[in-house]
Amino acid sequence: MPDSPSDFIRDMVRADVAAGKHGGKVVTRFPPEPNGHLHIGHAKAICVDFGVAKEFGGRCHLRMDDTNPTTEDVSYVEAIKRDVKWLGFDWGEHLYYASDYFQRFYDLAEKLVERGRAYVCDLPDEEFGRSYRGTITEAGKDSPYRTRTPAENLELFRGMRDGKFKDGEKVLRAKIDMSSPNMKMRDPPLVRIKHAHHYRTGDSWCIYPLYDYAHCLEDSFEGVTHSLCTMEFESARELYDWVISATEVPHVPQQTEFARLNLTYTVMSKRRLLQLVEQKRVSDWDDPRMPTIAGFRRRGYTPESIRDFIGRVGVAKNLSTVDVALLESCVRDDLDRRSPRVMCILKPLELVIESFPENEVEELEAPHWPAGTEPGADIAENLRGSRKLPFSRTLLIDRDDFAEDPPAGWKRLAPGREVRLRHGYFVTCTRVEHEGGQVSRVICTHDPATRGGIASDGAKNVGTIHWLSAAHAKDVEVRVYDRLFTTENPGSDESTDWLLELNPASLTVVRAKGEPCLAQAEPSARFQFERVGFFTADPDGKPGAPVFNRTVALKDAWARQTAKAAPTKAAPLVSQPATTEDKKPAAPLSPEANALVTAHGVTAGEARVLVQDAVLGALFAAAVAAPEGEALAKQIASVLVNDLLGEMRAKKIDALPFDGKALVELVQLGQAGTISTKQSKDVLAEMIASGKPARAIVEAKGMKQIASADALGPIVDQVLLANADVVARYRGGNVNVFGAIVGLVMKQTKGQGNPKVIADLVKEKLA
RNA sequence: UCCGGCGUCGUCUAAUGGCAGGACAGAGGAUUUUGAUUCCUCUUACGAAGGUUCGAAUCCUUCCGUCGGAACCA
Repeated sequence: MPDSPSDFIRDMVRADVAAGKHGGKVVTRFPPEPNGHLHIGHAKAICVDFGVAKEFGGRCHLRMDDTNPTTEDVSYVEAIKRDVKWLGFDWGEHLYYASDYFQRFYDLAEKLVERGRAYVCDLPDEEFGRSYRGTITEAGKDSPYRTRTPAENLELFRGMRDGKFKDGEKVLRAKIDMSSPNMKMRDPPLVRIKHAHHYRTGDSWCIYPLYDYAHCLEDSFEGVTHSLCTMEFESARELYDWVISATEVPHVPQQTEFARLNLTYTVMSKRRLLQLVEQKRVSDWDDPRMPTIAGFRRRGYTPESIRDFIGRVGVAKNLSTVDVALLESCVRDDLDRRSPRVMCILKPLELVIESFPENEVEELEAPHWPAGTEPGADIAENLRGSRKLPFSRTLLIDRDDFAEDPPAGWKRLAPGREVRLRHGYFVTCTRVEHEGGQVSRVICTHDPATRGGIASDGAKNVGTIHWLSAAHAKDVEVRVYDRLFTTENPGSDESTDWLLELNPASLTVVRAKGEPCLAQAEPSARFQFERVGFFTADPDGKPGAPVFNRTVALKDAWARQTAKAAPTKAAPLVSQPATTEDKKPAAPLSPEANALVTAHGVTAGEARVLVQDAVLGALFAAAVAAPEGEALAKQIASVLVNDLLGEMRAKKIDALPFDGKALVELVQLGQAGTISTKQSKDVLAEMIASGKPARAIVEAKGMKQIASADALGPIVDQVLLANADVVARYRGGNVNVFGAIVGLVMKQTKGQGNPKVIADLVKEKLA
């Protein structure tokens, strides 16, 4: 079993399950809007949603988030279902539609109205935005309709439902806070009027809920425990929680955000993908150059390779653009194991073997699979073993495998040079014929002793090229796909048209020649064209007239080497702009903070926090006022700011169960040497959790500090002996492991050793 | 500019105060009837400055950068 992935989401879910949250159950959902095709970015969400559910024994729902009738269609529903299935995920019985909940959304909205948590607003959209919402820096003001009574609102809301108003004439708003720093909380619309036909509910509704109102309720209705979405919904989370709480629905789901996937050399936004299709820059949504699931499928990608890719990308919150080379590496890796090898000539050049009889045809045995590779169950019968290759006097080779004037390092054919024809014979070029200024025919002799490609004299360092018998080769159409864009981040420069960054050579159609077995290839059959790349049969092909898409090229060390030898661009001579980090000076300390610095000798940074944070400030004041507090003011401030603040943030708490006197006691224990600074942090955490006094905690846990070198010495010796490898690394010059050695001793003493004494001992013993 | 998020090799991602690890990309080499595959070796990173600590990528402060948020879209 591959090692199961670990990331911040899985860590959170694991902790929730362990804590018995939701009875230890895990329910996730993948909620696309059926208004477009799924792309590789969705594949990440699908893998995360379904993957997390599966790993924790839960389930994942497929939910069509179809709350906007004007954009959605059943054809998208079908495409989405097919794509999710193809990726290898199964929602079982759990296919849901937001549109099935319209009545429930409505009923809960009536309840909000009755409770005075929502109101009907008559302000037109633009006017609300212009005159009431405010800006990011200024608070908004209340809508004049905000004070309508629940009864009045109820009647109007029912009127909305009954079609008494036109689109945009009225809207149901949440009554929250027009001065919230989070714009999402400034009385957001919950339900709008739309006289439009819905692809599922027809004309039964003329009001439709908005995302922020509907989505959290959908999650709640379905018992979703972990609602995983992308980062742009982060500021919507506050509203998500508001709706759940205001509607008083019994099940409370939790939203968590992660970064969406971006890929180099491609665009991912629905808007841009649509533009590519509509402007016929690509053939359709499933054009093999599109980053859609359908595009990757047609290109010949396997679902396994895409899942592997998503796994390797990982899940985090960083904005990221993954190198498409990683995806290509994943698909090569997968295809290498599952593709039969065949020969196909993309740029045919005639090769005549003078020494071979005119009308003779020989059959040579050639395995479809490299040694050690077994064909999978899905491989056609005729491709499972080996095939007979016809060999005759007139062959075809690839133009790229012949050079009249070969560069240094050339291992292919050239005048006077010998190469191996794969599975065939060694041939030597004797002369060349030209036509119209270019090579038209290569004349060779063959070595009959090398039949099957086996070197007669054990010669190893001979290049190998692929070939076909001219008379037996079949016509095949090959579509060579390359990256759709020439730039790593198309559209990142707003000042230019992103369409200008399209790669004009993203598709090259080649009339190629292939082995006989290719003529009958079933659509979606996959091959490796040896020395060229991985290809898949396209549905456009017909029996006898096959079409192949290049999924991905083989790695090509020779091409890389030659590209490097001939630099394409002159190095830019622009000098690096000086990195003058013009620094804004830190804001000056407030008078209150200054007073703390002069009165108690705390640092400026600490004073700043104590002034700014009311809870900590009050605690500090109480502590220094307590008996013996003033003498310890500096230490108290340090504990408060450097330890307590971080602890409170991590645990998301804003009130403390102990007072200033308790804090003084903790600091005193540290000053007296009863406990170490490390232990002091543990005690502090315990004080936050239980509110017990420091001394009681210390006694209950039997904490003490071992500071005597006599007691610590033997332990240090033992650790040094047991970790000879670490010690060796320290002696080798890695000073960083010093801390690790101290840590190991600390662990031995169960945290009771005095780290300073230990550090001195270690230093002394390793000197 | 307000609120929020995020800053680790070229790229993506680990580390839960104690040896900055992995993958891809790149470089070099071995094997090879695919200049492929496979195998080995190597280069390269904690945004900056302060503070707390025996010890900081990790805790605190300030600054810098970057992304998201002011749709009757999702």
